Amino acid sequence: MTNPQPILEYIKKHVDLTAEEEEILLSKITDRRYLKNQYIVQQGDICKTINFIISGCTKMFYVDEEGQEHIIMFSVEDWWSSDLGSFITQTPADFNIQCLENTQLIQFSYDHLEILYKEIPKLERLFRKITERAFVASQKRVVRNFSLSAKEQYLTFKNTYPKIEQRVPQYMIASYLGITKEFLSKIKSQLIQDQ
Amino acid sequence: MTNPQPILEYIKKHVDLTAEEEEILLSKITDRRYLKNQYIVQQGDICKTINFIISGCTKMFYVDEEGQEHIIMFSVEDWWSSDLGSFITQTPADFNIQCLENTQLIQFSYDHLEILYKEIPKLERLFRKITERAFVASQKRVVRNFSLSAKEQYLTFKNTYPKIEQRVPQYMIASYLGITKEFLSKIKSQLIQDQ
DNA sequence: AATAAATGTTAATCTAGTTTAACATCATTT
DNA sequence: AAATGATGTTAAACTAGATTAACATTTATT
Repeated sequence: MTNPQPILEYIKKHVDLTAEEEEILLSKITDRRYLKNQYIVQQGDICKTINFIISGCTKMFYVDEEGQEHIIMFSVEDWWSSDLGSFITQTPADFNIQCLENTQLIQFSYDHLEILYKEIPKLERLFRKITERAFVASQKRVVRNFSLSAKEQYLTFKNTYPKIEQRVPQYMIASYLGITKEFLSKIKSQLIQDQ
Repeated sequence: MTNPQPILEYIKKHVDLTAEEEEILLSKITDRRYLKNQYIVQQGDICKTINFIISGCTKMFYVDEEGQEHIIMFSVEDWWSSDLGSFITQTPADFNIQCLENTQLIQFSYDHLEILYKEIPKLERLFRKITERAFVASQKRVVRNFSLSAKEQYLTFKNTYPKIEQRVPQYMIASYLGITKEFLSKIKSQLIQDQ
């Protein structure tokens, strides 16, 4: 393990760990580096790990029957990045996760996480809270899809994730928003004219 | 408590409870009946309970600035029905939950649930799993919004929740799908002609 | 520096779904 | 049984966003 500090800090913000528990935890996680464009999970594979990003950036996306790519989420430092549906049921993934930059991860494998839940039960609480927040975020996204125009959704994205906008090409942001790159381009030129 | 059996059965499907734990649990939950059209939570209130439906049917929705109602989910027997975002943060709710039929609930109040987590830690695991599944369902809904036409979304809804379709007026299904009632009507008449 | 590959823009045409408005049917109350 | 309110249908006119296609700019590679 080269650099477990960020994950320990993240976890300690939510639960207190004894020195012994910390040691158990470190023995069950893996440090992993991926290069830009490498896949962490591929559609159809079983997602074997939950991934915490130490540095870098990923996109989670799926490819529809027409070969069209749809981005579900971006993840950066201190975020999680997994196909949770595949992970919790250990069935084939609906999504791909690919690195947009060189990326360093901490990985919790399915089996090791089950052991950790047994040995450090308060981790159940941690992951319950993480999942609760993820659920709420996803539900908010459903709401945005419902009630905001593409322009409003773009502005919301810009405000909510200003750093991601600068790290990611515009056509991927369009894909995340569920619009075409041409239409996002039009929205941006409208916004420039408006002001 | 008139009828705690369904919630006990539900919980016991996921975790084993000792007789003592069962008693603690029962002492911390509340049985509550609502009439058709009554609100369980209102937008702006703090959602004080997580609700498990024994019988009946609810809709969760919000009203946008134009006064337009948008249904986020329906819930029926053996499902949960809460504004989880408001509940976990104990801040004002984004959503209303209203009964579409006379509805009987088991309610877990925020404070009682925290006590239950302390006294029966394995409930953390249960609620972690419940939330994981809710998250995956919500993410699937985002995907459907992205890649399916209104007609395909309607057919998916019909297949996934055949019972709900029969219990709920069509204009509410249109709202759930994010389309107008007029357009759903058109889709239905197209489907009849197609076959 | 030259070329190729990736990313971004503009504009014309098209379409899925909205809006409006009038009417039809069904259920509930008196 | 009549009347009221809730739910559902049809059709014409409209709009947000998609599609297509050609071109512009930036970045990476030789």
